[in-house]
Amino acid sequence: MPNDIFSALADPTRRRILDMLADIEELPASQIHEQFQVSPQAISKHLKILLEAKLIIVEKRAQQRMYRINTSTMLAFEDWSRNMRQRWSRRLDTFEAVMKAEMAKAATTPTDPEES
Amino acid sequence: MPNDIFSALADPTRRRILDMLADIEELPASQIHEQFQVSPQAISKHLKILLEAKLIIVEKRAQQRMYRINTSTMLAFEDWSRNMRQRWSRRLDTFEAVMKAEMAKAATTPTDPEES
DNA sequence: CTCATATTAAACCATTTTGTTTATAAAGTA
DNA sequence: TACTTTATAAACAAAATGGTTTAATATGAG
Repeated sequence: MPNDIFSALADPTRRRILDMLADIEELPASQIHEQFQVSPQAISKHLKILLEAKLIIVEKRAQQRMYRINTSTMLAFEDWSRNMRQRWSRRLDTFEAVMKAEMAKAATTPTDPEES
Repeated sequence: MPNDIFSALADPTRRRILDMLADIEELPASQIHEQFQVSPQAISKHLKILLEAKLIIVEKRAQQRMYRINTSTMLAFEDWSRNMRQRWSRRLDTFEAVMKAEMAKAATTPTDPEES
């Protein structure tokens, strides 16, 4: 996973932009800007960063630029977090299985100082 | 989702630390440090940031601090990305359904200039 | 007690980030 | 053509980030 995807997601304004685009299909920069206190230039920069991370895509339409979410990058990102979880949960399952086996063994041969 | 989780994940060194802890159950700071070029102090700072984001947990053991992944935060993070995807995919499904309905309608009443 | 090991804290510095302001560009409208 | 709208680019300042070096702290070993 490229670093710029994570860096792009590190900013709360950019996450709010993605939030909007998760629900609204497509939005021009001006309409995105309406939801924030900062200047339109600041929003334009955020959009540029999201574009470079390929988290969104643009389409020119007259003077406007219509932005929408880039589903393939979002899917790749979801894969990353699922893969992470699979790795530690598999490991914990194994640990749990070992523990259960130990417990079972302990049950059949209860604590016995004379053993062996 | 707290911002410090995303900020913590924005650094490649910190993601590599999480990668290690996804596979290895628990590790002392020194052993984590071995995998990197930077100073132990730099790694200590990264661990502090991961701790503050609750992405990892520590346990003091003699002079060492054993670090492990915090599964609940990791699960919350996975939920965030899944929730994101569910929102845009539901929307796209609806869009697709509408398109199909339009297509079906077009098929039953083929292009016909005389129509109503 | 003294020394070595493991780790964090504090001060400091270079770089990056995020916002602002000013300027520029492209497209529709009177 | 001149004007307005929509948006980006460029220059700049303040704040945050990530690393280093120098101390400081805690714990086990001799």
